[in-house]
Amino acid sequence: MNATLPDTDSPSRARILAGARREFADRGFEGARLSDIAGQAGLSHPTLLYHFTSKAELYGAVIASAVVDWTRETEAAVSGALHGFDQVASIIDAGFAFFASHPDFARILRREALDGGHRLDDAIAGALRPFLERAVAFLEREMEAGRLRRHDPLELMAICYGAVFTYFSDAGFRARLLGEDPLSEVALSRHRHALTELLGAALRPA
Amino acid sequence: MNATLPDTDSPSRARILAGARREFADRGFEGARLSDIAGQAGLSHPTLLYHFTSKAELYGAVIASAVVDWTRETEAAVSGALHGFDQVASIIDAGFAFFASHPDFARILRREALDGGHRLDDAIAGALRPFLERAVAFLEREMEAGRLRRHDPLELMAICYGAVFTYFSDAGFRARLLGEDPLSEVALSRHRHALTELLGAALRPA
DNA sequence: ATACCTCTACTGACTTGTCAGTAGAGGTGC
DNA sequence: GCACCTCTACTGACAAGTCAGTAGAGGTAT
Repeated sequence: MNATLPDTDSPSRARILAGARREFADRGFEGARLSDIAGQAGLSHPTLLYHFTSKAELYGAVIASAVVDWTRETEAAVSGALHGFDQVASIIDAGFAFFASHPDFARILRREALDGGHRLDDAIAGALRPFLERAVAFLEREMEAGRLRRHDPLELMAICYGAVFTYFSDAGFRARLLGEDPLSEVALSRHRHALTELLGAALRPA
Repeated sequence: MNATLPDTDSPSRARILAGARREFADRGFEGARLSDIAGQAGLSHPTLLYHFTSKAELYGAVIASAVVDWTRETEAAVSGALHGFDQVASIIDAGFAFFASHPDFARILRREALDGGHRLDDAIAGALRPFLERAVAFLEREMEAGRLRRHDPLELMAICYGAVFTYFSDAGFRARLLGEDPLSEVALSRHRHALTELLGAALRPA
C-alpha cells in the first residue's frame, strides 16, 4: 500500500496511532473524527492525512500493530511445553495479560466482531484461526490422553473467548453496574482467578 | 418520555421499529441512517421523524421494547421454585432463548456495553441490576446450603454473561471463523449444551 | 372540516479528502 | 559563508458529499 516509504515510525505517526487507538475504541470507525485524532496528536487533520492516506488506512494500521503484539505475546504461552490444565491456565493468563495491556484494542476488536469481522479477514487467516486450531488440537490431545476431562473443545474455546473478551470489552459497562474499576489489579485477578477455578473444577481429572 | 401519546402502535410505527432494530444492530447508532430505516418501512425519512421526534428517541424506543421483553421472558426462569443446578440451567436456558429470539438486540446491547452503558442507565436500574442481584443472592444461598459447589457468585455471573452474550453478539464473527450459522438450531444447542455441561461439572456437588 | 399521515424540497452542520503554499532542516557547489 | 535546491512536515481554505431535522403542502378517512 505504501509505495514511497520514507518514515514508517516518525514521532507524529506514533502519536497519531496512539490517539487513533483511543478514538476508534471509544467511538468506533464511523464515530471517530480525524480532526479529534489529529488534535490529540497536536496536529491538524490534513497533517494526519499526510501520514495516513485515508481514515481506512489509519484504521488498518491500528489493527495491524495490535495483531503483531497479539502474535508475539501469545506465542510463548501457546508454544510452551506444559500439559493438562497447566497449559490451559497458561493460555488464559496470556489472554488476560494481552487484553490488560491492550484494553482499547479489546473494544476495537469487539466492534469488528459485531460487524461480522469482514475487516479482520487478514488477521483471522494469519493469526486467529491458527491460534484457535492449535488450541483445539491441544485440548483434543490432552482429553484423549486423560489429562483433561472430556468437553467439547471448540465450544470450550468459545466460552473462554466470550468470558475473557467480554471482561475487557465491556469493562465500562461493568464499572457502571458495579461501581468499581474492572481494570484495577485486584478486580482483574479476582476475575481471572474465578475463571481459572471454574475451568479447573470442570477440566481437571477427578 | 412520551407525554402526549396518541398513537403508540400504528402499523407504520411498528414497521419503523422493526427496521430500526436491524439497522442499529448492523451499523450502530452513528452508522444507522434514518433514510435507510424509513425506506425499509416503505416511508420517507421525514415521515419517520413524524412518528419519532429524533433519532435518539427512536433508538430509545427500540431499547425500551427489548427491555420489556427481557423482563417478561426471564421472569419465569428467575422466579421458578427450582433449586441447585437445575435453577442455574434454567437461567442459562432463559438467556439463550431470549437472545435467540432477539439476536439483533444482542448486538445493540453489546454496542451499548462497549460505550460504557450510559444510555442504558434506566434499563440497568430497572431490570439488569435487580436481575443480577437476585441471581447472586440465589447462588450464595445455594452454595451455603451445599446444593452448589463454592465459586465466586458475582464472577460466575460475569462469566456466564460473557459466554452467552458473546455467542449472540459475535455470531457474525463466529460464522466467518467457522463457516457455519451460529443461530441454526444445531449450532445453538451444541453451544448451550457445552456451557451447561461445563457449569454442571464445576457446580454440581461431588 | 378536521385530525392524521405522508410527501417533496430544503437547510445547516459536519466530515473526509484535496490543494496550494509555508517553514525550516540539510545537502552541494563555489 | 552564501546562493541554490530539495525534502519533510505542516497548515488554512475549500470542494464534495452526507445526514438529521424543518417547513409546508397535499391527500384521506371520518
